[in-house]
Amino acid sequence: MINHLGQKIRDLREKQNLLLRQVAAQLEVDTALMSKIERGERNASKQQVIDIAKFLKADKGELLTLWMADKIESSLIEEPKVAYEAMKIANKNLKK
Amino acid sequence: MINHLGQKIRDLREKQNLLLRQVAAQLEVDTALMSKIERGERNASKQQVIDIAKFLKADKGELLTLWMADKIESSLIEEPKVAYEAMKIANKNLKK
DNA sequence: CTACATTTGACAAAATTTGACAAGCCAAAT
DNA sequence: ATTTGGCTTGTCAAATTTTGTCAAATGTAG
Repeated sequence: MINHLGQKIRDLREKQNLLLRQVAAQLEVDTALMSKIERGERNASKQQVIDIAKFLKADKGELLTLWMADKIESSLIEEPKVAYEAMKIANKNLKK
Repeated sequence: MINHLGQKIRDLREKQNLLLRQVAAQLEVDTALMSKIERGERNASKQQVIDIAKFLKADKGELLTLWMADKIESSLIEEPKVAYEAMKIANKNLKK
């Protein structure tokens, strides 16, 4: 399963030469948890995403988008056909 | 929030002149719970959806699709733009 | 080897979900 | 006016899932 948000965070963090520990400190969580979030083993809370965006000077909307995409994708646990149809329905209701 | 699956179930049930109690009995759950499922106050489990489809002679794939659409929609809790972008990303990855 | 960063697995605490039960509501029949 | 039948609602305990921490393991560069 793809992990949009985590990969993006890791990217941003490494480009800025920051340690997991440093980001974790900002969120006031354990380094281990931060590691899990980046690798997609755990989900970040919405507030955590916002805090990360701020600390890494990233666009909040963009990170929240990736975060939500991860959520959506994790609910597509069925056969392709069903998932595709379900997306169509959800998408349709979104436009209103 | 829309409740695709529950509405469909209620539709099917009423068209067949069945009581909540009767459907509930098949699933071996309380009538109250069945009522909640139809009104979207509670989620059905995948197995329950399958059992309902069988008992109501409905297409299993169709009900599972609605069930999944409900799931997807319940993860869209953000501002429209974010939700829309997130859907685009999820959809893109679905096609592969 | 040492020092530091990251990952892993096990765990308790916290939060959420699940289904049952009992009481309530409402319309129709008596 | 009361009863009956179907559905809804609120609350509860049990079960399950999620969250974050800790300690140990692994990786990595000097």
